[in-house]
Amino acid sequence: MSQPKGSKGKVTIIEIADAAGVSKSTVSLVLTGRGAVKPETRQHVLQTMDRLGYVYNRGAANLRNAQSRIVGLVLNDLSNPFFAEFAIGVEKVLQMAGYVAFMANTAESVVRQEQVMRMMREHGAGGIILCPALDTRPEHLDWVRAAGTALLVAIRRLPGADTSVVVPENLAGASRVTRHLINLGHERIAFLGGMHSMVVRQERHGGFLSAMEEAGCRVDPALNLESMPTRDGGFGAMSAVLSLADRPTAVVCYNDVTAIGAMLAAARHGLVVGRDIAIVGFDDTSEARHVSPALTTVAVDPVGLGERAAALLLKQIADPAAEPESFIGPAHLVIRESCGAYQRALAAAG
Amino acid sequence: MSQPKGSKGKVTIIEIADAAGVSKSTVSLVLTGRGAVKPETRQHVLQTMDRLGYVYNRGAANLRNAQSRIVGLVLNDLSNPFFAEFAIGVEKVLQMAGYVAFMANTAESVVRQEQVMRMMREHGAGGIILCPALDTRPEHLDWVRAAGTALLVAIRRLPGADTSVVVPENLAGASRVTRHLINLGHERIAFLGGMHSMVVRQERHGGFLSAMEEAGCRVDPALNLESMPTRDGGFGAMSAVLSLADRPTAVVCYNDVTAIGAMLAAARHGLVVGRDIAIVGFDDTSEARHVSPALTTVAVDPVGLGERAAALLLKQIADPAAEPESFIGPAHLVIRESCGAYQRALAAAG
DNA sequence: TTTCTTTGTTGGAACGTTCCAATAAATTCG
DNA sequence: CGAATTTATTGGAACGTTCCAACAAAGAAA
Repeated sequence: MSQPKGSKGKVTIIEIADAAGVSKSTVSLVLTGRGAVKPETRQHVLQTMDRLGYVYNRGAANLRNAQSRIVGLVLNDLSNPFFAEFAIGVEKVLQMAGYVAFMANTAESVVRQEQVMRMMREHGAGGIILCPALDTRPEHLDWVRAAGTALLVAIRRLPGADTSVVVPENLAGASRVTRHLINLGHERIAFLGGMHSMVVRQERHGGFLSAMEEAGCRVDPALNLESMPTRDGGFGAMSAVLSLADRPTAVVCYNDVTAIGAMLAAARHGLVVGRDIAIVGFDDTSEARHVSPALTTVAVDPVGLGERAAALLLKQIADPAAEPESFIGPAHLVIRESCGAYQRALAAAG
Repeated sequence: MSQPKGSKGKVTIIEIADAAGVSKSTVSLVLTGRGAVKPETRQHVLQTMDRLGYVYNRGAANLRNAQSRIVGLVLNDLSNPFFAEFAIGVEKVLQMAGYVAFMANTAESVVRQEQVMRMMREHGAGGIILCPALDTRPEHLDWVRAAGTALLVAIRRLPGADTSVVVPENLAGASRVTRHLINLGHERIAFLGGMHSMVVRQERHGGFLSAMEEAGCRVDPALNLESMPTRDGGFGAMSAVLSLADRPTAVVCYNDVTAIGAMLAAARHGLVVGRDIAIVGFDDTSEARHVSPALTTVAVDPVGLGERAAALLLKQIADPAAEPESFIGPAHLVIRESCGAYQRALAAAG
């Protein structure tokens, strides 16, 4: 319906003003809704804008009042469904607050990360939610906050950076699921997946260790295997574990993705997961529920974490002077089939 | 290292100029790298910028030359790994061209879609790659192109919108995988998943039909089931199919996600997929390879489609007058285990 | 030497918006 | 009725950048 004006020349507020027979100031008032403007005038201006195909130029507007109502969401690994779910939570809250999230994927590259964060800042993002790439050092982030951009670190805590933080209760969660395996009678338990340089792994492995020690189980260093936190990584690590002379009877995996890889490896070795060996994950992504046998795991509610992260960031944008705040999301055990609890209950009953 | 200047007042090009003892024009030349500036001066200016914690204001710059080097990527469903992989391809190419992709997720909501596209345009995005939400009508997109923003529609073709398009070869792919099942001896084949209003489903189902007809197989309307294109949708539809008196021996699924849901349903009904029933998918997301039994599917190379989409968009940004261009990505059959071809070969050999 | 180019640098005028102070018209108050 | 207030509208000065024309200094060519 709206005929684009001249060749490529953008339609500005002034052309609208001329066409509608008012001043540019009046058009601006209509646009921002701030001052008092006669209803009929407003209507007329709005119609004119529509007729000429006007596009609001936010860059020009931000020149005066730096309120751009966008926030950046920087993700380290979009191919991991966990982060996709996290992103969905973030978007939900931001949208309700009238903000828009612009996402970018760093694919674990710190240089890419710096690039996109700089771009977001240059475009006047009010804040950034960062799921840091693997070797992000806290001092890499100083420049962001220097210019007054709110920053929140999510999922991977960054020791030494005093920003707001939203992470799940990794230690307690891991300890909880390990205890569950111990209660099922397992003693020889492996911890599998993730690289030891990752803070998240350190926390989860710490929880594993504390549960083991508390129960008086021996921790065999040969049963602590690193891998990339991918399905292939889990597959490889599990294969390695299964080639040991003295196999574990249960495996705690770094996250769901590696756990699913591990399950596959176990199946390839002729083991029935949940009967011959127990495998548990961490995160409770939607895959965990759908895989077969269904994965026992620790639910950290990625969507909820995203919502919380967004809410915290908005708070910080509203009051930049406020102290950084942390949120440690609850992690609760979700018992399904892969740990064998179900079969054990059946046997006990029968 | 860089001490942020005064309280919150942003550092501008003029303050840099004053501090460095040059004019703002010189600073601008350093920033854009356009004119000739003495190396020592450039160094000095750069140092000063670093020292004062300068942030480039892209909004102000765009006011003069509308070259923002960002493009928008609008995804309809981030929780589907297919789109995550597509996004990764897009980002790869854009990055190499010095562009940055800002993604947004519409979650199949047209109003959200309009909102984010408007926001992207207001921020001066040079182009937008759109994977349209479900009930997007072509006329919804007129306003985007009116203002000279390049637009490319991906994955879901939008009949009636004359934009560049990047989609996979849905019809041929579906026909190919159906023929494969027929060659394995199947005659009673179901088509399952997706809603009939989806163009992609129409194309894939069309391919299915043509292969069936060509082979002289009867097409039973009772074996054409819609569902949401999710795992749960596939699960439900498959359960429905399995409760029929006259079950199919093979199932072509709308995509991998529904196929995986269908596999799960089959397993729950006590069927061994690949032996008792054949199930095939479409897309070849990384899940297809990892599920057990591995999924026979049609590879459309989402990453490659993303790369192609980005390349085409860049071309269109460079030459806005150019005709819209289409790319139909190849779809080739990937035979794994879920169709039973492997078992059949074994039997023939043994 | 003088003239012509090249190299660096510069002030000022845009760009499209918002805000402020000023004004005109309409309304309320004493 | 005049004064005070409110309502509706307006021109002009920012905002931070880029571009253009101008210019000074230094080399090259005559």
